[in-house]
Amino acid sequence: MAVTSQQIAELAGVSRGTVDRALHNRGRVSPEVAARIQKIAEELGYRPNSIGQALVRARQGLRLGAILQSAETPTMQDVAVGARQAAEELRLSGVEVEIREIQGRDTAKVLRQINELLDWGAGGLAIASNNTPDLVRRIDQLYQQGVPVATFNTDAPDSKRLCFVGMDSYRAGQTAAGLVRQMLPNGGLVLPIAGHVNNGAHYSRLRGFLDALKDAGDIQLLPFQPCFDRDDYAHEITQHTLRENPSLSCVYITSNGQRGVCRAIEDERRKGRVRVVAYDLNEPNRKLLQSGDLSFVLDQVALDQGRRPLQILYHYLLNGTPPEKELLYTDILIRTKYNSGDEA
Amino acid sequence: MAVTSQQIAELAGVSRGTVDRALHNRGRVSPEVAARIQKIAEELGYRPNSIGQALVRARQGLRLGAILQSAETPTMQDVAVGARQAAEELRLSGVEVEIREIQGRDTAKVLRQINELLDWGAGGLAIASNNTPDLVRRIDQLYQQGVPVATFNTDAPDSKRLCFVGMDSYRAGQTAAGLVRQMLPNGGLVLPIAGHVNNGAHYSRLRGFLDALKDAGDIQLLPFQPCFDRDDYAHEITQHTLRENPSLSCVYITSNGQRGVCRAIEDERRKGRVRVVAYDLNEPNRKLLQSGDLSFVLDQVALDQGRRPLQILYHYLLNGTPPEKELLYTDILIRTKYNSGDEA
DNA sequence: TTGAAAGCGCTACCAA
DNA sequence: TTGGTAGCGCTTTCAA
Repeated sequence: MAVTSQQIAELAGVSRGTVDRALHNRGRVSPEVAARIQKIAEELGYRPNSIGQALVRARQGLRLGAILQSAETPTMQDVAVGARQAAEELRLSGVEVEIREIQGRDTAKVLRQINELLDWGAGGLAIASNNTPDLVRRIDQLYQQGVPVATFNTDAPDSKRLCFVGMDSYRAGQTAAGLVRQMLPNGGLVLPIAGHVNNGAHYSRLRGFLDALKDAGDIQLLPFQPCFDRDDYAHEITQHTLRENPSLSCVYITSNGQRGVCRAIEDERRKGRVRVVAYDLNEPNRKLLQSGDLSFVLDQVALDQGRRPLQILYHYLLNGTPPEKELLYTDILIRTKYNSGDEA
Repeated sequence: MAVTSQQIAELAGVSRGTVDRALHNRGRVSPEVAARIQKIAEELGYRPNSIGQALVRARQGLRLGAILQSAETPTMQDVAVGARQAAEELRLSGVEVEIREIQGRDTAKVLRQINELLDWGAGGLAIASNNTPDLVRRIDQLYQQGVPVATFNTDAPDSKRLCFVGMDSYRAGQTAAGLVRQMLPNGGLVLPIAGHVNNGAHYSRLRGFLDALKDAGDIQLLPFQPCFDRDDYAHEITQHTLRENPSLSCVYITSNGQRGVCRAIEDERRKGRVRVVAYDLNEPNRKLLQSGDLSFVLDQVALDQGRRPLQILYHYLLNGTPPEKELLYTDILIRTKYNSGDEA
């Protein structure tokens, strides 16, 4: 059995309470005694038993809240799974976690959930955020109050949030560009499609892509088109482009709409000749990979995005340990027909 | 605060001890009383507090051992990190974990470590195994003794091990083939290189690759060559092949030796024209990706391979929960220049 | 500044 | 078949 605070107390000729105060710098202990205790602890390699700590902590009741927007999407459902995992793990440490799911993106609803979770007693919040002024202001307020906020999946970069856990969209765009270059060593014509022009993540996915292909002289880029996440728009854009440019060899789409793209390619009988690179490994995309309609899908590690923010808040609130970095980027996963099973 | 066994005891008009026995089917409880208790627990949604459980368990002292072979390799070092993570997590549940690292592959050393860990009191073992008869026999013995073994990274399929956590090598080979097809839509000549012919994992990586390219009429496969994990052999094989077959467009190597391959391609001034697909994202391979010598690296989630076996043993020994499947395959990660940073 | 003791929730043991 | 109780290691009162 490892060394306990009791043993240290006996060796130092003091009580456990004194040992506790000395080792955790809680004050109310004479410097000499504290020094003696710390020396003994050091020599014995004392490490507080985390179970004992958890037991006490459960009594104090640290509570954390998580707020998910767009909870209806497959990706956010995966994020939710990660959050529930974290909740389960933290339960072992005496922490309660409450998860709130919001349909769609709605700053007003987020603000309401923040209030509810605060009333419930949350000491920290993980939020799939927006960068909207109202939300940024609220996060800053929370920061003032000493309630740390970690954003995930979507960031609020203008706010005083503790950190962000999510995809590096620019880098993901570069990764997509790398794949396109591998597929088109002799060059070719490429059509980039974005979702909303003002969606920060989609825009970065586009920028990274364009920047990485800039110096690839043999690859020609058509002007990018917004499809507003809609399959019908994407279909029309793709069909029109195919008719205007029969030599098109690749479509890159940063958002939803990939089904419209694939359908247009089939309609024009160009399947297999025109490659498609899309985002997020959900059920529809799995099927499109299997059928060969999509060549590659870039995926984010959704599980981590739900899990890590809560873990980070816990460590921050308990030990004051801040996250290693402000921007914690999750891995960029490349999916093909062969590695998109769900065995992971 | 959540429901406690005490509360249930009061409602049922019995003692906590009785509640405990009833809810965990430990016997020595009359059927009627047990039923009443279970009903109340059900209604109140009782879930035993895992911290309390951990506190008691720490006293009983469940111990788990992990044995790593080839610990000197970068991949196994990552596996070791995962094992240490699990050790840390399990400490919260009152479990002690001891990790033993072995240089190279050596069944005799593994057998010795098994004995040492048993003497130390291990109730379950995670082993980066071989399928050698001696080791298989020992694992079967352990099974008889009630000491479960989970293999990881490398399996002992002939033994009565509880499960295996590692890469699906055949599938990884298929994945590599898929990448090659994307890179060579118009076909081309491909050279497969394996490590040792009798290494099960390397052989499966080869088979999956060959099988997936069988019906790709436009891609031509040269007979595969063994390089015995050596850069010099791989260099010679590649150089020779390049001279004999100037049209070579791709090399697939299932083992170490990738540096030799890349060097040969540079020596023959074919860099950029001949693509290389290799395995395992370690430091040298990261560099080769950055420099464009390698097009793709297939990576296994080494962290999981160290972590999950221990978690599985814990759940198995504690609750009798067996793993979901016997073969727990880790994700197959595709790495390129752009997504091989170490931010994950 | 220090000590003593309570108590977190659970399981194991002993006694009835 | 049951109940009672000790005790895991820690933190946090409350007293001294």
